[in-house]
Formats: sequence, structure tokens, C-alpha cells
Amino acid sequence: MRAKVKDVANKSGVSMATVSRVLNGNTRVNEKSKQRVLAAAKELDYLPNQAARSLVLKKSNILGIIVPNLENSFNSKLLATIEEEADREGYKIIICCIQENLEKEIKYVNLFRQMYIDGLIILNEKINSKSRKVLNSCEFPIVQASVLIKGLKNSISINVDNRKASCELVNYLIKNGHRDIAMITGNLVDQTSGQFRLDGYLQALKENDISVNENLIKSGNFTFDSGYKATKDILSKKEIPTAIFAACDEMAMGAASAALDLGYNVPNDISIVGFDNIESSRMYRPAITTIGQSTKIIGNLALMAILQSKNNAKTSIEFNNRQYPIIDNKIEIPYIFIERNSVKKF
Amino acid sequence: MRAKVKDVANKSGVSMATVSRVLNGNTRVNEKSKQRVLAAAKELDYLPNQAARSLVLKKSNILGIIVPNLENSFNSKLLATIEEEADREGYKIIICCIQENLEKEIKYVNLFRQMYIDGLIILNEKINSKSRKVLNSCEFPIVQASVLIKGLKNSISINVDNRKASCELVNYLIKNGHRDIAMITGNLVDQTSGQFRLDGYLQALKENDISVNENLIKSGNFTFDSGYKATKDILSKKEIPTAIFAACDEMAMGAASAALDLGYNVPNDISIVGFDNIESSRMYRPAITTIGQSTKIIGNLALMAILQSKNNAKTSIEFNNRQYPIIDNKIEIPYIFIERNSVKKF
DNA sequence: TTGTACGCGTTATCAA
DNA sequence: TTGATAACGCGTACAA
Repeated sequence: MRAKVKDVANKSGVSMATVSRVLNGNTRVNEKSKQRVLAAAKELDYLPNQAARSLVLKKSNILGIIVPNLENSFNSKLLATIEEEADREGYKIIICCIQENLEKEIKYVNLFRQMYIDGLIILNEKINSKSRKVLNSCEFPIVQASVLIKGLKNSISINVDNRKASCELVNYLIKNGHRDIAMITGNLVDQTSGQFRLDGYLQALKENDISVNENLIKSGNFTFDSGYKATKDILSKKEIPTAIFAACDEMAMGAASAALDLGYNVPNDISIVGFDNIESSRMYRPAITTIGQSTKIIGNLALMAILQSKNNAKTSIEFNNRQYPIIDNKIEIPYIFIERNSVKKF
Repeated sequence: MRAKVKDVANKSGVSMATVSRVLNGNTRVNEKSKQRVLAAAKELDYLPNQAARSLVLKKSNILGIIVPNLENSFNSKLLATIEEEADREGYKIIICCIQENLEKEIKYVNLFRQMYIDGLIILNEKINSKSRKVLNSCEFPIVQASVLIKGLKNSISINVDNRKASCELVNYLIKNGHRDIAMITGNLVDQTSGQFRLDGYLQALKENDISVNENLIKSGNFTFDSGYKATKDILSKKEIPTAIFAACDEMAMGAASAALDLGYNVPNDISIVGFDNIESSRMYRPAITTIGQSTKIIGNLALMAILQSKNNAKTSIEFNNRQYPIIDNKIEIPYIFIERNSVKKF
């Protein structure tokens, strides 16, 4: 049986109230009793009961995280960063993976609501009316990390400008002499990584008077596998593009592998660019040209946003001596273009 | 303010006890009151308070998971499977990623202890005296999924025979004419994926009267990056091996990329084998020959082990009409050898 | 079949 | 500076 406050009180010869005061250190207490309590607590291996604690405090020092899946290594990296930041601020994080299943999201968000978590960070972009309702009835602040869900209450979104970044990437291809450029999009119900990246692609074509060829646009689901399949599809048609823009690095590597299997050289026959700058995009051969977003910044801002959400009416958040304004419940963060070896220059 | 049992009771005109009875459905209650309670609960969007609930029940229907990092995709796959199995059994899972940091493990295990979780699944193999003490003082059952920590109380371990599997893999290389075989080990403090796989390698050499060349044994940390570096190291020496056995697929792919960068053809100049059969080992070029372990079986047995741990003295666990005996607190599961295109046959 | 009242372990209030 | 005690929200003996 685990020791309770009462046991510590008995052992140290003071009241439960004093024990609580010592352990939570808010008010002043006699140094002697303090030492006795501390000693007793240690000896009894006392551990506060989280359930009882949050029942009265309505606070848990726990942050909940909803992640759509664990296959995507950008998400993994982001989770790691968030954990670090949270740890530094004295918060623990709990990760719930919903396997792209909104029913599970609802289940876990309700679990979080029952647990008195202090904030929620969501990396999942899909939503339906039911999950929206549950999210909107949360009593804690919600941060959308690298995703955008419109019309969510009590919530802000942190993102790079995915349209602009994608446009820049495709413009880079065009500048290097490519005109027949295919795209493997993500799931278009995902705004930022799906629709916006497609938007950027279309805009770049438009800016350069290149007409859109629907046959060159395929959709995947952000996995290596889907990039592979989409590329086999693209390369089995008559019109072979000279370049492929995949909406994430996993799909870009899948695309490259498919091209290789079909006997194409990358980048000499087919150039490929990705998005996210995941670890292995650097290590793949050829190394993938891509867009990087700083998980450090996202993670830190996400945490700051939650911590500062009590003092509402915040109009900006500071990180590393830089101010990030909050406009329309959104924070825009910078991205970087990373040139590597997966694009041929004509 | 969220609705409480009392609110539901008031609205439906019965007592709190009756509401509780309806919502937990253990004892019989008048059908009419039942309907009224259900309607009221729904209308008020009633959600039980987890903290209060587990405070009295000393049970949460939550399973805790400790994972060393989220970079390794075998772990990701395993997590996904565990989630599925848990969901089917009515359990929610909470994942805590400790970033290879035992202090964090202690912190999270203590959090779990405070939360009345019903069981813990650990995917982390490292341990020290402090974390061992905390794990040993847990009041819930612990399952070691695909890891082995010796002398842990109240705990069983589920594993393939890593020694045997590694030995088989290296024997396959030898049978195909390789004799100068390098190995990139994992971190050797990890028993199963570190030491045991090295043991298997050494045993295979011994069985075939091949003397051990220490220069051909490098250690990595299960990442693509470390496999890459180790291989550059190996291939910069005088004695170039014809094959490399990497202790996991990530490192195998890192090894292959390094070899390619140095101008070697894989598998014609250098053959490479991995371990774990992660998704991308199939999609990499060349596709990696490897050992597969079924996350399905591991996840399911882990769950069964926790659920059945109350009725102790269990000597075996059933899954898919097959009995898995528990011997010395260990369950051995089968592995499969997966031949692909990363090995040259002389 | 139903309701009253107590206990779960903790913190906060109020007197002392 | 301390101690008794009332919450927090729920489940369940026990009594009715």
C-alpha cells in the first residue's frame, strides 16, 4: 500500500495540512517541521495521488497531444521537441495516437477532458462535425501545431506559409529548366499539408504560364508507399514529367524509389523534391531537396501559447528574441529552402 | 461548468446512486428510470470525471506505454498495433516518450503510478538502479514488449530469439559465399537488439570457423545516421568486407547509402542485411533482406499478459489458436527470414 | 428497486 | 505557524 499524506503526517508528528504545505511549498512553515516532513516523505517513498490532486486543483500539469499517426517522422520529431519544451516548463505530456480515426480522437479528447489536462496540442488536421463539437467544448486551450483547422474556438494555429513555400519550391524547378512537373499531393482534406501545398504548385505553374496537366497530379497519403505507387502511376503514362514535387519527404523518397525501379536515374531522368526536411531525406540517395520547418520553433511557440493563454488578449508571442504576432488566431513561422542533389539543372 | 452526477440525478428525478448504477450498468434498475437517466445524461453532455472515478475505483482502464524514442519505425508500428488491440479490449493507451532519458522514465512511471493505470508496456530496454527501483515498486503489471530487462518483478517479457535469428541471417550470408562480414551493432546495453544480435553474429562466425575481425565490428544507436557513419568508418579501412549485417533496418539503410556514396554498388560490391522488417526496408533500393517480427503478435500478447495478470500462475497465453508458454517470465515468439535484393550470391 | 451517507487522497479555508 | 475540516466528484455498502 502506498503511503498517503496521513501516513507522512503521522510519521513526522504534524498535521496533514502541514505536510501538504511543505510538499507544495507555497506558504511559510517552521523549518524544523519542514525537515521532519521531508524526511518522512522520503522514507515512506511518498508519491502524491494524481487523481485526488487534480480532483481538487482542477489542474494536472499535464499536456495532452493528439497525433494522427506515428509513421510520419516529421510528427515524431515535433513530438520530441514538444516533450523537451514541456519538460523544461515542468509539464508532462501524454501522447494519444488516433490512427487517422476521428472516433478515436473524440474518445481521447474526452479522456483528456476527464483528466483536467492543462492544454491540448493537436497535430491532426482532419475534422468532422462531431469531433469539432467535442474540441469546441474543451475547457482548456488548444494549439494546432503545424496544422490548420478553421473555426476552432479557444485555439490558435502555428504554421509556415505552405502555399508560398510550395510555390517557391516549384519555381525552383522551373528556374532550372523543368516545365513538365508532376505533383503528388497529400490528402486534400488536410488543409496545410494537403490543399495549400497543391495551391502553391498551381500558383507557380500559373506564374510561369505553364498549363495544368491533370494527368500529372496524383494524390497520396503522406507515406513512402503512396509516393511509390503514385509515381509508378505517373511514369506509366505517355507524358513523362522531368520533375516530381511530392508534398512530403516520405512520398518524395517513395517516388525516387519507384523511378529507380522503373530504370530512371534520379535526378538525371527525373528530378524530385519533397517537403518537411525529415532526417532521412538528407540521408537518402540522392539526397532530397526540400523545405524545412523548425520543429524547435513550432514546439516552443505551441507551449508558450498554452502557458500564456490565461492572460488572454495576447497579440504576440516571443521566442528567441523574436516576436511572432498572432493574427486571426494564427502564427506564421519562417521556413527554409534546402537545396540538395535530387534536381537536375538543365 | 460540466455536468456532474448530481445534475443528471436532479434532471432525471432520481438519486445519484441510481444515476451511477445506470451509467455503470452493473446492477438491475427500473427500465423507466434508466431511460430517464440516459436521456438526461445525453442532454447535459455528461462526462464522468476520470480523477474522481479512479480515486474511488483504483482503476482507470488506461494502459501506460513507455517508449525510448519515436524515431524508430519498428516502435511506431508496434505502438499502432498495441493501440488497436487495447481499443478492442476497451482500454485507452497513453504514450510517454522518454527520449532515451532514464530520469524521464522515472518521472513518467511515477506519473503512471499516480494515475492508477491498469498496466504498463515498456519498449525501452535501458535501465539503472534508480529506474529499476521505481519499476519494481509499481503496483500494476508490466510487460516488456520486444525488450528484455532481467530481474524485473511483476513483469514478463515478449521476444523473438534474437540470437538465433541473427545467427540465421549471418549464416545466410556465409552460405552465399561471404566470409568477410562486418557488423554494425546497436547499443550493447540493450540486451535483445544490442547484445543478443551481436551474439548471434559471433556464433555464426564460430560455427563456420571464421575468425572474428574486431575492425569489422562497429556500434551504432539504431538510427539511419549511425549506420551511415559506421559504414563510412568500415569502408575507409584496408580490409573491405563483402557484406554488412546491421542490427536494425534503419542502420542497414544508412549503411547502404554510405556504400553508395563511396561508389560501391549494393549488393554487387557490398551486401547488406538488416533486422526488424520496417516498412521502408521493403521500399528502399535495393530492398533490404531482413528478419521480421510480428508486431501483431507482440501487441496482442502484451495486452493479454496484462489482462490476465490478475489470475496469476498463468503458464501460457493463447493467441490465434496457438499457445505461447510463459517460461521464466518470458514468452518467445516466432520470427521470419525475409529474403530480398540486398545480398549478392557468389 | 431505490436513496442516504461514507470514503477515496488531496488541498484550501478558517480558527486557533 | 499550525490543525481540524470541508470540499472535489464518484461509487457502493447499507438500509429502506
